[in-house]
Amino acid sequence: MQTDLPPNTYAADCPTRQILDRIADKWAVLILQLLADEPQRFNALRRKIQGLSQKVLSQTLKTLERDGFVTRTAFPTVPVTVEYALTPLGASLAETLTPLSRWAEAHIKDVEAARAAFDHRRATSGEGVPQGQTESHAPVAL
Amino acid sequence: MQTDLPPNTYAADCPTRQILDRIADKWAVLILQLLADEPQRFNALRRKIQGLSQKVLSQTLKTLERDGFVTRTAFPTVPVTVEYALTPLGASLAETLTPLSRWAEAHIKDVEAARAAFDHRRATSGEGVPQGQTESHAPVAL
DNA sequence: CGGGATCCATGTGGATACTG
DNA sequence: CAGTATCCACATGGATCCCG
Repeated sequence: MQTDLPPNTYAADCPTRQILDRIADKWAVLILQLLADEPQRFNALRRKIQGLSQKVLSQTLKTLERDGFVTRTAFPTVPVTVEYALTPLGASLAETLTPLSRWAEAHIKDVEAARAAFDHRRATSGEGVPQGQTESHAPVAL
Repeated sequence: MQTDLPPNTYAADCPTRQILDRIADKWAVLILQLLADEPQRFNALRRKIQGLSQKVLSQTLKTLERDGFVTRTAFPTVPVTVEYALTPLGASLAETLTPLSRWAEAHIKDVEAARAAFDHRRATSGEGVPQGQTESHAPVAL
């Protein structure tokens, strides 16, 4: 029994982490944002999201449905028609996700620059004492 | 060359998606939030985030450093001491991530309820005509 | 059209051991 | 302490075939 950390926890059993895990699904985020525009059919989503296989789309939609983020409505037409749409809960999540996309668009250049600089540093390895920023600070207590 | 979609794209080569992919790393999110509190040492992070192995932590920190979100500072003490901290860019991302955690905490109950309902529906399969919400709508054009 | 089932390649992540 | 390297098990995801 450690000093329990009540607020927001980083323990594996923390429910918040479960949600984060779901959000941490790159496909789920894209799907939610597409459905935020308008309800879509299975193959419509598949066609729009490049690199997403039918199997994974199917799986992802199922978990999104289970979590209460999307609804699945099947129309008994000749070739069956299925439409996926956001629930209010899903719409709420999608809205929360929007700033993230905005951030990504706004800062992609910074990230790419950082990557280039990092990779360059590694490529230019061979100098005498490559102490980039290794400060001579006071030793941290153990 | 298809009809290119300039605004926010769902193409695999879209840079925004690359960022989302990084964010879509459950460990990265947790690490960023912990570092937002204060700079931390390797094993401090490892100890706090339950279920995170040293290998994955190492990998994740490296990509976070490469993307310009965290800095790695090594102090040449006897047992080497390394401190990880957020860059301004990383801090900016962390702030953007905060509403997400808030949302997760606020809606975890809804999600759990949705899951329970969904699972119950599947377990209660056996009725005559289980057409829950299959509307008799007009057939969608092909 | 919208998937489920199957088979298989690969990536991801854990455990362990060893180094600076 | 802070990793890197290796080996290995399992989960993930693609490709394919088929059914309603």
